[in-house]
Amino acid sequence: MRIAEASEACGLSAYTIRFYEKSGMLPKIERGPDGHRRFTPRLIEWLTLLYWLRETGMSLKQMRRFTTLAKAGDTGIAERRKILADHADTLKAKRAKLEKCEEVLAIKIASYGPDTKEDDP
Amino acid sequence: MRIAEASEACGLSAYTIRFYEKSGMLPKIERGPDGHRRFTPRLIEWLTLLYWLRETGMSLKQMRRFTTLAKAGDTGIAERRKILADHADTLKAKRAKLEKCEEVLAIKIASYGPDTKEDDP
DNA sequence: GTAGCGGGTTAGAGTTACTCTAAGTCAATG
DNA sequence: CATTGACTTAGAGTAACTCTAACCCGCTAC
Repeated sequence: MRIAEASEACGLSAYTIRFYEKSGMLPKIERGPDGHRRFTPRLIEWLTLLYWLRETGMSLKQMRRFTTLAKAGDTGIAERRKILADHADTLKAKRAKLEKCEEVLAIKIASYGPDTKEDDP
Repeated sequence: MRIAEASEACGLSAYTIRFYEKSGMLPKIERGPDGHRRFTPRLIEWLTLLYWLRETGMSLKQMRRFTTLAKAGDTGIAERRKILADHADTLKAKRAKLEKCEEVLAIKIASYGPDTKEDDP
């Protein structure tokens, strides 16, 4: 699979995939005789997971750590699980924040009401 | 009110408040005779709204537009309401994405299960 | 056979939104 | 009167992309 298809499949742009590789957040990617990257289904799965992690705000540093552990094999599973569990917790907090903001917006929008005049700021 | 208190009250760091002022996203801030900014309750309210907007991912450009409209007074209310309503929509989408990611994480975590061995990446 | 197209490759510059540092001012306190 | 602590500024540094420039390679069309 070539990079355009991989990008399509995982949700990350080709730029980002190359950037992640440079930044050491991907396992070794094999190259064809023409020097082009060859994406396996397994790699696509990995990229897709990274897509979700970054899309929900995980730092590159954390993602790098996560990949390092995965490359190391079974020994890192406990820490990998912890990283994901911690991230799930921050997602819950983020969701709460979004809900809170939706409330704030609803109130603010209502204050501009159908015929109300506001005087911000 | 001085900047440290303002920061405390609105949730934005003092750095960020100064940066927002430089970037034209705040109404004119009065200065004391010592050259220090003086934060009124009205300004704090404004900063707090901006805090919520940026915390939930609104771009500076959009926030700048919003402030500009607010400075212009009543004429901009319709567009301001639209900006907030649109933002509320994107928040709903974001929330859905978070939920989806929480699912993905739950599945991945389960795959590392209490005694399962995985072989990523 | 070579001109051009559509993919890929790299290094490195540009962007966004902060975040921090350096160097300085001023008011109050020991 | 020196130090402390809070503020001021300009500008450097950072994270995470995002894009540009310059290039290579294989293919079809003339």
